[in-house]
Amino acid sequence: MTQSISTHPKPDIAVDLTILTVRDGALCCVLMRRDDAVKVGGQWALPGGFVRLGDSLEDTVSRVMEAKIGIAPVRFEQLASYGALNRDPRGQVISIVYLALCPSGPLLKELARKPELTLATLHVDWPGEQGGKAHAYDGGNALGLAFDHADILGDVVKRLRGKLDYSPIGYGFLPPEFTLRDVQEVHEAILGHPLTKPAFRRKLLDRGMIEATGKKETGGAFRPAELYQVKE
Amino acid sequence: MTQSISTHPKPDIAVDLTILTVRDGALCCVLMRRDDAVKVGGQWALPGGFVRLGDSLEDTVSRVMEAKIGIAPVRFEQLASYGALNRDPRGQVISIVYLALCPSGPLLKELARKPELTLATLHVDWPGEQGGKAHAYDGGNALGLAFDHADILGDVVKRLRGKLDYSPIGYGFLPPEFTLRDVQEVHEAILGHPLTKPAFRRKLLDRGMIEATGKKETGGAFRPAELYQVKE
DNA sequence: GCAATAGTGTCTGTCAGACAATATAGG
DNA sequence: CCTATATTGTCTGACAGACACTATTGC
Repeated sequence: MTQSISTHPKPDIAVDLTILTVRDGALCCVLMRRDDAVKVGGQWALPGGFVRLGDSLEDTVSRVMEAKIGIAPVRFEQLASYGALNRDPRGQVISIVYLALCPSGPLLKELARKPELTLATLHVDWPGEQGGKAHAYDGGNALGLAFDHADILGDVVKRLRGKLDYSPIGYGFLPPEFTLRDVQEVHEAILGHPLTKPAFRRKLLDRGMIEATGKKETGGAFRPAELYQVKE
Repeated sequence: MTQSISTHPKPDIAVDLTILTVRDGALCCVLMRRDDAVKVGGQWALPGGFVRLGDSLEDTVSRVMEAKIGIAPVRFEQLASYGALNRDPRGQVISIVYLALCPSGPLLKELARKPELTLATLHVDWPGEQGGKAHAYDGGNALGLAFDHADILGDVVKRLRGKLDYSPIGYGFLPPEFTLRDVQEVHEAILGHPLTKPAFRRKLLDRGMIEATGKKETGGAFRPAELYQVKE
């Protein structure tokens, strides 16, 4: 039987999702419009939900993903927990934030059907891994973020930048087969600055995480690039 | 007024502390003997406590630190949250784990007064940042760890190894003034392999995070080393 | 052949590891 | 002077960035 140990009043515990993709060379995140903007400090927020007794954290991630976005769970990883007392004006909520990495194709298709969701472009003021808040834009318009979600999205960008070099995290934004240019676009979107092609190619191949498929991309007007895939 | 939003039954939320130090060239962690070893799967566990309504995560860290160890809060940082359904056989508990970094001197003094606490040496099977469980020893004896605390301690070592190079995390184990050899000992303990002195010196000074004080260590039989401190 | 992009070769500066040499304290 | 440690100097190999070059495709 699933039960809790303590019977004292306790804070609520929630999972918030940063569903990320790279669209047109820009890092983007799914945000949800809220009706209670005045109460929670902004009109847009990360999709999330309470952790119920009997559900693990990963169960909750899957449930929120299916219920609010309507797509099957993708690769996700835990970012951090946020527990400041005043972060939610309605009461004490501890949020455990997850990153979910998606190729933009299937995600855009699903978002077109959900008017309450938008895919916001993320921008940060700071270089490298210094850290700070992030800002969300839709077209040219800044979106007001609820709770501490601007801080959370800043931490997301910081984490992505930090792990990009030595982990396969960048491939989460790509379909199973991709060109090296695709990977470079993802890295440039996350890092926020351009990279030189030959150095990037070599670094990527030296890491040994990807391998050539032998196939080539189709549909381009010029020389087609080779398709690669993540090993194993 | 501090309150919770949802009134449904919910999991317990706890904070667990990995209070770390480097003693005699080995990475060590404070563990607490448990009377309910049969129930929770092992005799030794990380000190921890439930997050109460009205306390932030940091408040809870400070409270647990004071109550169970008896020393003032030191530099700590969040590691991750653990929420598997069966991690605590008594009920569903989500633990948010923090690292607390201490110089060994004051910590050893305090531990001498608390028979229920021990300072266990940590060992891992895996090289670099591969990850996996950690094992705890007291003298030559392996200690049985409760809950998922062996996994947590493995993640702790992985995190320390990952952040050692580009963050001031190593200095948390040292008093305000220290020699470069002291820093090297800390790094060797965390990484689990020896380093070459001249390269280590230069890397450290090039990072620009520490500065010479002009003072020299005393009490040694041979040439005294210069004392350094963290900038700012 | 032309345009545009894919992919390669080469140079160079930075930096970490290895090792040797010098400096300085107590005895 | 001797010992043991601190500190500095030099060499070298790995590697990332910059840039120029070659290759391949559609038109």
